[in-house]
Amino acid sequence: MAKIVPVDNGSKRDVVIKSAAAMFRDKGFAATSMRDIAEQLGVEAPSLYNHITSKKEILGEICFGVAKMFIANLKEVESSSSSVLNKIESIIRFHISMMVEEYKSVYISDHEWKHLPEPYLIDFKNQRRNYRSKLAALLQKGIDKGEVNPVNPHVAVLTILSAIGGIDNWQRSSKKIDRKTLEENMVKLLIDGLKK
Amino acid sequence: MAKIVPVDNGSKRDVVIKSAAAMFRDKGFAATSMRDIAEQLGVEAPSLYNHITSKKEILGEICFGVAKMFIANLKEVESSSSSVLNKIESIIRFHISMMVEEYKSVYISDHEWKHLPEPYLIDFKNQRRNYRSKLAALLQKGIDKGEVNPVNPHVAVLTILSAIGGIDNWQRSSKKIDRKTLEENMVKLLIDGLKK
DNA sequence: CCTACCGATCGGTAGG
DNA sequence: CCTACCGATCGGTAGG
Repeated sequence: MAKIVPVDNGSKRDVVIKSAAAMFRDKGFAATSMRDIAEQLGVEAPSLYNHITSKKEILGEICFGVAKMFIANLKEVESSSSSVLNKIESIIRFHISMMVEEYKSVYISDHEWKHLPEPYLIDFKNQRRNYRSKLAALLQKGIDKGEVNPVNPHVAVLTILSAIGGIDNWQRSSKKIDRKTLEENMVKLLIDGLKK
Repeated sequence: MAKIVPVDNGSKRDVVIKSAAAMFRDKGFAATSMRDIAEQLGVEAPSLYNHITSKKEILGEICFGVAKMFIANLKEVESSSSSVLNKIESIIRFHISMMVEEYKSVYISDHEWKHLPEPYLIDFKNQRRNYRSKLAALLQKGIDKGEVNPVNPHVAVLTILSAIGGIDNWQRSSKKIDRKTLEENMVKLLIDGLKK
């Protein structure tokens, strides 16, 4: 579970993880059996263990892989020279992109992390709390500079991240709204609000 | 599964459902066993079947019970004489209240409904889609009247409901922010946006 | 990559 | 409400 590999290097191991991710997202981690994953790949369940060591390891790869990407993006944005509001918008857009392009993995890291075994569970929760704290601090800076509406930064982080996480829901639907419309409207709503 | 009873009439059946809801929310529907629920109530698993007929029936009671409350609230708000923006704010506040007071059941109806068996699954998804369509229509009316920022109404519904659904996350945390702060700040953010 | 298989646990029933 | 129990399925191992 410790090893984090690139998402798409094409190894059989990654194929197994990608396939598992799709099923974990559709049926949930607990309701997906190793036999389900094997069947989708056209092999028998025991064969999967040549590539991974346990079902929970797959979950760990997915959750920590997603966390790593968000943390890396945040670091990059933090070191840029934009205004705070632009930094926040950039982070929002990155989250939206991730939810559009990698929604299966992101959904799992949003909702199925609770099935991680210790000590990975505590590690994941810490990374998550730390990430949100940094976002809240950034928002606070924006408030102090007068760029951001004075609002509780922790509530703002919760609101922003949850709103974006809901794109999973759009992915499940018939997708009549295109990606650009989704992104621009969600950004506008979060930045400018409902009221005209 | 068809019968919808008041949430708190104190019958043993409701105690079973409440207890199950708490565990479904913490561990997920699939990972919660009937023996888990029984143990929490101090009885043996087979005894539960004197009050319910299946594990899936419990899930149905929770999901449809929550749906019923939101639909009833929407009907009430729709028939009031407020401005559209006030109606929307009222619906937002109702969702927040539900997420604060009945977050276990609401979380399950938000995330565990996928484990409903047919024909309940299709029924639930239809109710959900219908509810969101009505909200989108209300938003469109607000836009037409010039009360609401011109924004794609379906994206707005997704954003609002998902943001509120994230309160579950706050419930899982140490809850250092009080309920009033949470509600007022989230409403402010959704109505007025991040930008000052 | 497979077959054969294990112990554990599952939802639920029978019968009282 | 209980004990006793069922067939199914689970994650995973042995051994090749």
